[in-house]
Amino acid sequence: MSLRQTDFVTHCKNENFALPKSGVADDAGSLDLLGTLVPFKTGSQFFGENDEARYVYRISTGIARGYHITAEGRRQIVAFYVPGDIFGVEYGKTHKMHVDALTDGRVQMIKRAALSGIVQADPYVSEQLWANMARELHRDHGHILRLSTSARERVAGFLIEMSERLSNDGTVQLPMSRQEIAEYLGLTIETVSRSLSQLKTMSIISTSGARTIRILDHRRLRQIAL
Amino acid sequence: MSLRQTDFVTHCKNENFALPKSGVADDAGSLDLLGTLVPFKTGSQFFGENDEARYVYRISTGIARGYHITAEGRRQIVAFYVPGDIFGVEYGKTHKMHVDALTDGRVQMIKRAALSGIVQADPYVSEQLWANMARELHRDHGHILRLSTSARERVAGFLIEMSERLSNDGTVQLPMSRQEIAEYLGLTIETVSRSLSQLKTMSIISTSGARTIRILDHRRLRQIAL
DNA sequence: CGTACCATTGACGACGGTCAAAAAACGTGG
DNA sequence: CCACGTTTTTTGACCGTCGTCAATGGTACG
Repeated sequence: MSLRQTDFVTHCKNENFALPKSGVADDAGSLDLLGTLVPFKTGSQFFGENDEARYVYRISTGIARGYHITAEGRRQIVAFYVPGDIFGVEYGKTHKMHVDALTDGRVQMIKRAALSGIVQADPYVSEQLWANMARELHRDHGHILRLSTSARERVAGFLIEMSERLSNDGTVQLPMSRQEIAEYLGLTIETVSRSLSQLKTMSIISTSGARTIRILDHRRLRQIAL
Repeated sequence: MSLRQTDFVTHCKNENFALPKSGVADDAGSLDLLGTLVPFKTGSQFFGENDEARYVYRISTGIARGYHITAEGRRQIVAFYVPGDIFGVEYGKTHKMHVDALTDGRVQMIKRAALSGIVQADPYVSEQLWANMARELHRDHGHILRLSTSARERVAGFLIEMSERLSNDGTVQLPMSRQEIAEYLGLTIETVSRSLSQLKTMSIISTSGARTIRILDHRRLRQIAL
């Protein structure tokens, strides 16, 4: 249970996080153009619980995970963030969860204080932000649905979600370990492993190394995931 | 598995859903003043999956439930909405879930088309809406955490959540049946019942009728919920 | 090539789902 | 207000799934 402790701030403290120009997006009205693009490394932390919520983040490249630590010390991953995803929007002064990087990548950082101004100035950006929040809410609901099914259904659903979110062809390069899958699905690594083995036996998937998974039978996998 | 089928629209089709005056909140800048206050009855449906998303709703009085129906026909309740809660914000043209009423009550209905204008005109309202979305996201995370714990922990956590959200003193008047609690917690009614019985045996709660629950030992209940 | 970490497989037990029945709560009409 | 019937909740017995503990096998990296 040793958390990676590299602090994200150490990677980018010399950067200028201010918005380009006057703090308002140009008339292209795209989220792509907002904020500064900051590189990050595997294991670096974007923020932790109770940290002051100064920025909103949008992944440009790479993968991150968002998680909570329970009172007993169990870690529950609530979301994996892939390029295009936004995280760090809060309702209070502080962040309510931890987010750190699973891979190297780059992230847009938008000052929270500037956000309301941007939203007012640009309805299109506002729309995109709203949509993103609603989409995340919907994904969480999918996660909730998945968490009240059997282990095999969860793993099958997980594979489908990952293949949709970060695969081009039928092969998925998982950026996370079995431990992290287990923490996301509310299972143990043994059960995750067993479920994957079952899917292999059924010829629904095949693997080359633990992290490269090929989906052989999308139809049956979807049938199991329900 | 008989869903209540009363259509919300039948209750209010003669109402005027337009915003007061010019569609912009007055300078008090409060969500309370937006939209029309519409009464609803137990079992009436606000909207279903795939319905066109025309309004955003804010509960004034009463309780609602939001849920999904899985491919196999299982119903998963993802949220209970209490006074002050907002629901119906979407990222596409249609709603992604069902919401209907557990009790009689009243709801503010705000035209979706008018929302972006309101948000632009009034930063305070904008702020409130953002905060509400973020809060719901955070509640969903709590739900996700809860769904990967034991049955007794889930039920204990549920009681705490409900007592916080809709109780004044130590007594909780549950607006939902065991079936609905089970669908929320991803358990069966038998397991919910057994868990409640255990808590009674431990003198942590007491009941008078199935829906009136008194929390005798908040400390120990919280300890179990973790 | 060796070592350390990660993943897989096995054995076993506890927790929660299923099926079934009893008990309690609730609504209705006398 | 009480008696009745229906629905909801509780309790019981049994079994399957998943968590736990342990050992083996595989992979990546020095």
